[in-house]
Amino acid sequence: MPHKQPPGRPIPDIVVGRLPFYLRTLRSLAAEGLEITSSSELGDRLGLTSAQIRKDLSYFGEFGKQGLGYNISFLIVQLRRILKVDRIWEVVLVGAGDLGRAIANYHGFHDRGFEIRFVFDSDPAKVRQSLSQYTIQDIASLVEKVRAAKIRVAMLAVPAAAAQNVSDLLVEAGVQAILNYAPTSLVVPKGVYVQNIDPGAHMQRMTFYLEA
Amino acid sequence: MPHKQPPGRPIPDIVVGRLPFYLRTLRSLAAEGLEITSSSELGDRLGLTSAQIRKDLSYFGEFGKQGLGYNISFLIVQLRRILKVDRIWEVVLVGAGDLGRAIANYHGFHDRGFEIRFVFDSDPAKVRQSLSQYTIQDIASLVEKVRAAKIRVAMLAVPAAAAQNVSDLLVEAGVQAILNYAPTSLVVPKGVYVQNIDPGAHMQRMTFYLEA
DNA sequence: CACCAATTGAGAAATGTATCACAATTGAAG
DNA sequence: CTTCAATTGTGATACATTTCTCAATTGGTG
Repeated sequence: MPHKQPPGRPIPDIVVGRLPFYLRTLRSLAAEGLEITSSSELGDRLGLTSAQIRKDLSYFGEFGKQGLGYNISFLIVQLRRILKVDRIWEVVLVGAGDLGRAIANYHGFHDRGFEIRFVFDSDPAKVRQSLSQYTIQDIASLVEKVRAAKIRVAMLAVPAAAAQNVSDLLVEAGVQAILNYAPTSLVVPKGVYVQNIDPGAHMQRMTFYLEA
Repeated sequence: MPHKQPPGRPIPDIVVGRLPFYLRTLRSLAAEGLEITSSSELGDRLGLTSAQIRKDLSYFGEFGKQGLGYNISFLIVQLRRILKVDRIWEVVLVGAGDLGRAIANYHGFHDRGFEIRFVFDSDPAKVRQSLSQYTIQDIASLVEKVRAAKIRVAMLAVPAAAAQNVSDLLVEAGVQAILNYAPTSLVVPKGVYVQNIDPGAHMQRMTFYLEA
């Protein structure tokens, strides 16, 4: 039973977006000591229907056993491979303000496939200071160092006004994926992926539903 | 020309989710000194089609002028009203670790309709310490204080293992909207809205598209 | 005042996504 | 060895969202 690995059908991006949550939930089930789960158990935990989970997984192969369900550790291996986090990606963090500090101190990324390699800031008062295990480096040296280290993934935690300029530097340095914490839209060339984190937008999305 | 304010059609949630980005972009246009914009200018800035922006706005009323476009400050007022951020919502923040500290020090929420009123933590070493302008309070007093202050919105910045317990407390205290920074799914009763922030999931969504 | 370029709002059509429903399979129980 | 309950994977269907298209409107120009 061959795994349809190089997907014939194009994978909807919305499906890709759910896979990290499947992986997260599976790891939590594994941590609880379970070995087997089912699409309905996953669905219950995630607030999705079992059919959706089965259909999503079916884009990538046949990972379950009829009558039995899914082997948790096997499915974890498959999802890590599919998401390409069966390795560690070196990441550059730009911005050493409060948010950058929280990111640098947060150790939850490693488990998910990411390791911060460099931290940059433009503030001369911060450059050469240490932050967690890192020494903050001058943003003037970003392009050179990031390119030399072949780093392809970045986290952007600078003020909105600086974000586009820094993004341009990252792209120039060869970065292909940017997690943008600044509340502004970035313009990047094709082939560069951006994901935006905007807590304020999430908040406003919720207040819409609250009665006055 | 009456504004269809109490929407006859139900509004798709995905449309609601885009409105905060429209508002954010409009404020940025206003800050640049512009007074008028068009659906295509907004679309260019946001990476969306002009048709989608017009259709989204049309769920709520007729805000533009044919041939001319949209009056920026008028549309800002309308969107703030629609999203119910034409006021300030008091927010409770739970968790005074690195992330909680970054949130408490971040002043960008106020402009978007939110003001932190209380900060809670369960760590006795942190309780009664100050954080930004706040005094960290014991989580044991959360239900009482949040209920008394009639706070309806929360930000949850505690470790994943504690998140569900804290969420239960928030719900008990009458909170109806929770921004969950913990990488775990929360179970809440109907009528309580949750938005999840999971940077690790965004990262994994991007690596899917990177070539090995 | 007639014409024109720009632009909206919205019905219709096209596309995308989620759910349904069920044959096929599995392992367990009798 | 047969039966059964559980569960997958997927084609068909239903539903949701986006895009297309264009009549209507606007303010500016000659």
